[in-house]
Amino acid sequence: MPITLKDIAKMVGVAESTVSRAINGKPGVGKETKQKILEIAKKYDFQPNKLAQGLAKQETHILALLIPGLSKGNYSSLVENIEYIAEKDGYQIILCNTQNDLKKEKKYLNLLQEKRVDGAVILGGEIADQHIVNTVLRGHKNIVLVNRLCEEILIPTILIDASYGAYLATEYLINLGFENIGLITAAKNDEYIESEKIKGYKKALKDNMIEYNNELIIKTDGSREAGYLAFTQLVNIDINPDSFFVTSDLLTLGLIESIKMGGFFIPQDYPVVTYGDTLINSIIEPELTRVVEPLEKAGKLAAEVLINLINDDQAKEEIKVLKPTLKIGKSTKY
Amino acid sequence: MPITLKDIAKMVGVAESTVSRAINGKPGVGKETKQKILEIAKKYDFQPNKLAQGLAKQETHILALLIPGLSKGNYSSLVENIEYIAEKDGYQIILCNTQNDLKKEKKYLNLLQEKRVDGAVILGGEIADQHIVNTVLRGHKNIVLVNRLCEEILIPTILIDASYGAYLATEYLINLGFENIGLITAAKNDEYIESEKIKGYKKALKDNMIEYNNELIIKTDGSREAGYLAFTQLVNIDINPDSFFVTSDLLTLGLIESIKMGGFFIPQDYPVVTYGDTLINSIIEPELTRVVEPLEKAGKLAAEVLINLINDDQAKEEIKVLKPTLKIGKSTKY
DNA sequence: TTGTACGCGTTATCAA
DNA sequence: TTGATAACGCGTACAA
Repeated sequence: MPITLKDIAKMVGVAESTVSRAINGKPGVGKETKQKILEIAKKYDFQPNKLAQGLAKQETHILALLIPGLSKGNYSSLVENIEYIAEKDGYQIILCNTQNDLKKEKKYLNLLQEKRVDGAVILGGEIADQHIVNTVLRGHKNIVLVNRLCEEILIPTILIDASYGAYLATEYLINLGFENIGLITAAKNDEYIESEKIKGYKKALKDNMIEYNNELIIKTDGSREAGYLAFTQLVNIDINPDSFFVTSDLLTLGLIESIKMGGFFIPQDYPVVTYGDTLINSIIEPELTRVVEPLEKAGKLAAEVLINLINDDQAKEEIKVLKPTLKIGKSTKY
Repeated sequence: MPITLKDIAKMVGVAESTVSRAINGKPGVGKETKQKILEIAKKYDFQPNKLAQGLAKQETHILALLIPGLSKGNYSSLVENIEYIAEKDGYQIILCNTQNDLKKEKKYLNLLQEKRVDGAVILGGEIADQHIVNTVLRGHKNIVLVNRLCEEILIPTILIDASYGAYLATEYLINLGFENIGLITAAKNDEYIESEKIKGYKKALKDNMIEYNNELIIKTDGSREAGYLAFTQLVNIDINPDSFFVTSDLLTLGLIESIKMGGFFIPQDYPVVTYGDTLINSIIEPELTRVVEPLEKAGKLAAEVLINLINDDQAKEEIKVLKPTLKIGKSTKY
């Protein structure tokens, strides 16, 4: 049983309030009494009870981090950076794995209402966000969205512009002289983000006055097998693709196996650009040209915005858009 | 500003304690009053303030999860399962990334003292554990270790028997008729775990009366490059290795590239067994024979043991050892 | 069945 | 510079 303010007060022979002031470095404590108090506090390794502190000050210094899943997706870098910034500013992170489950998301958002957390970061996810809106409407404004769009109401948001990333990739292939760019996307998984990528692809074509051909787009799930099959499908259509832009790592893995299996070479026969700086993308041979998302920055920004929101009632809500970049590898040019 | 017990009490015209009893389903409340109370509570969406609850009941229903890092290593499955079980039992998880930093580990362990958490799971990590011992000695017994050994004092621990895993791998190769098994280990990174694997390797040799040759063991860091180099090194020693057991995924990746680059085939020329069911290991061609660790089980067990420890003062401390299994792929036999 | 009163550990206000 | 006191929101032993 840890020592409390009251204990120290008794030992030194002063009032609890005096001890509190001394420990918190607040003015209004005599030099000698202060010294005595700090001495005893140190001796008995006093640690203020955060629960009581929270109750009195109406704050917990804990943030909720809602995320659809940890092992799948490349969120771990985001999570690490959010935790890093939060810890620096004296905040703890409660990990909330929603598994894209509406009930769980609801339950975790309740942490705000239960006064268990001071704010929440909501990462990705694809569920209807009516209950997010409800939560905000109930007066919990300390919410930041990352890679998730809420249309009903203005919530501070960090967005990584997937459409722009796809544009970069497509434009790069176009500039290399390719016109029939096969697009393989995991649209069946991540509807919003993937549709953004398709937008970027189309825009790049349009801006370069290349006719858009629906046959060149394959919407599938994000699996390796799907990537493998995609190649077979695409080489059997009228207009042969001369290059590929693939929007997920496993898809790319499958595609590349399929290309190699067909006896073709990368980039000589088929240049390939992929999306995301994931582990898989980073180890595929040849080293892939890929769209790199500023995940660390997004994570840090999310934490900063949220903490700012908590501490400053005047903080203005806004949507910040981060741009991906293109990392040139050996899969597009020789 | 959320509604409180007091508010409801006023609205219904009863005492706070009555409301408390009604909400918590405790006996001693008239049917009608109870109904009235629950009605109002629902209407105004009453959620008990967990801070106040915690202060009154001396518990937070929050657990600390100390982990050396998220993106590197394959802890995400462990983390997910711990969170899963915890959530089921009504516990929240505070994510504590120690980055193998003594100061941070200390700071996070303080959460116990601050009464911010009811218990802690400590995952891996390689720092001296004097402060863990100190924490326990201060009366915080609700600590569970996972894949980390504390020798000074008995702490409930979940261990995945890496030595046994290595034994399985080595024995399998031996049974296939191989004797000069090259061992490539990331001993420079993860000293304790890797030395366990070396133990298992040696034991398997001994049990099968195969002479142990020090030259066949390479201790390096866990990088892809190291794996690549390892092959070159090993084929240039007196006793040519006839097969490989590699203890980390990136190492294996490098080794396999090196083998293929040399014009050799797997498994025809060199059978390969790897350790861990990681993403990389699961996508390498040919599909690898590998040691699979029961990570989900370890995670669930850790959460269960900890929660049990919290709720039952009689809970006995013990060390549970989980055994890995061998998953036969196509990299060892044709 | 219901209400009173106190405790949990801290902060903050006001008076001394 | 200090201390007494209330307050934060809830749980609970005891009395009514």
